[in-house]
Amino acid sequence: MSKAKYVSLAVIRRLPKYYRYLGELMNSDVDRISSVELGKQIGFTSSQIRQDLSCFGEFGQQGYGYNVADLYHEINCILGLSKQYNVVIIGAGNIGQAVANYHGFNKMGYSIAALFDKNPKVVGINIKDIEIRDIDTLDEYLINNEAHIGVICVPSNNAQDVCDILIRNNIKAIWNFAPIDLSAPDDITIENVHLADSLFILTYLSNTKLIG
Amino acid sequence: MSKAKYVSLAVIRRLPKYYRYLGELMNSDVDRISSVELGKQIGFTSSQIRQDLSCFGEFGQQGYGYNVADLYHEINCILGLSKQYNVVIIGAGNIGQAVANYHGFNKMGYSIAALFDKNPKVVGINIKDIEIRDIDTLDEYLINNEAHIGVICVPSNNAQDVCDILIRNNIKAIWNFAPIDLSAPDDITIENVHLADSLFILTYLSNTKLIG
DNA sequence: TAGATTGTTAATCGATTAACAATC
DNA sequence: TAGATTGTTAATCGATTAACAATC
Repeated sequence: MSKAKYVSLAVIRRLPKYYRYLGELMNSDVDRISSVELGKQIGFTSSQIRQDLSCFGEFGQQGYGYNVADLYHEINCILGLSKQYNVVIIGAGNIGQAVANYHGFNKMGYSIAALFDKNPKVVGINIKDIEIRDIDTLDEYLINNEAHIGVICVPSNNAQDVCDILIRNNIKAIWNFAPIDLSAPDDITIENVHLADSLFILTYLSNTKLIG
Repeated sequence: MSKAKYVSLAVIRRLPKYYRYLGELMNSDVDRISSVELGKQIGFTSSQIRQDLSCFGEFGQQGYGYNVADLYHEINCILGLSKQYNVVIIGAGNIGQAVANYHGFNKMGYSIAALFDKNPKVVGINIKDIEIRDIDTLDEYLINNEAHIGVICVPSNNAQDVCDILIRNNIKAIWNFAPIDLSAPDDITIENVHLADSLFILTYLSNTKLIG
């Protein structure tokens, strides 16, 4: 980790894919890999892989390639996965519960600290040993507990309100599942998961493939 | 809808966003909008909007702009949302259930035709009036029922097997939630929702914003 | 008509790919 | 050493933005 140079979003969006493939290679007991071979597996050019990695440092060795475990660890650090994050989920419907139940996240240093919902019928129920709290207590909770990531799983019409609460309690990272674009100051990072958009794109592409 | 010209994926991935904003404008009873005004709201340049739309036809009028309802309808047709799609969901865990329960999809012409799971404890249970079927009956189901879209919500290690079943039963559109890249022939469209990737990107971006 | 705004062509910008000297 | 493969510079490709004639 180093090299104080601007890294384009296109590169960053490929990092998780490198991380995933390197993890699979480790599971298959592969020790080393060249950019050509990794490119074949991922479906990128070897140039792109070397270009991408060079944004963050020099991780390879001429004539040898990359050490899989080392590179995996480097990308882990670049992504910031070596740290611990407290996550609060707002909205305990299907998507909120899906995120809360996703085993992988806990293993990777994301700890679900609290779950909130508006519906009195679910408040008090436990999901994965975490009690669902009343959404009206979100503000108070955040005043008393440090949280790093807020996950918005409420309907569109409540999403901006929830976002505002998170922001005023100093949360800088928001993972938004509501089908709306939230407004927030520049220092806040918002990553959207717009499921409907994704389904529409699938629909378009599958229809046009049949023709063209 | 027309213009037999190659449309880049970058353009296509913006279409759902146009569609969403136009829907909101309709709800606000806005009749017409210029590319400049729409650009301000979405956060694109007006050039980009005109350039994008021109891939599909001439939907505006000089000196006037675009009729909101007309353009909304045009994009609806371009995306293919005017048709009906039968959707099968494989994996009735949290994500599978979240997709099944998402109200919007039904309204938009996607009909959840069947749900499958491997776990005997959930087979037979109803989700939204749809019984969860045994995954061993998937092949047979698809032989007897037409399905257009398959949603893969099973763990990574089963995802390729499920994918293969869908493909051999002539499903051309696959919405994949498993954290793996599926292999499939060229005529199959796969749209991935890699939640972990998205969370990693959020993590990276929020960490670097604090510094840079 | 005069003003506004499109659709499109040309210019710019950025991202990807190719090539290769450096070197393990 | 000879072969392999990196990191980086240069060339290419594609996507975005700017400009403007056409025209409602």
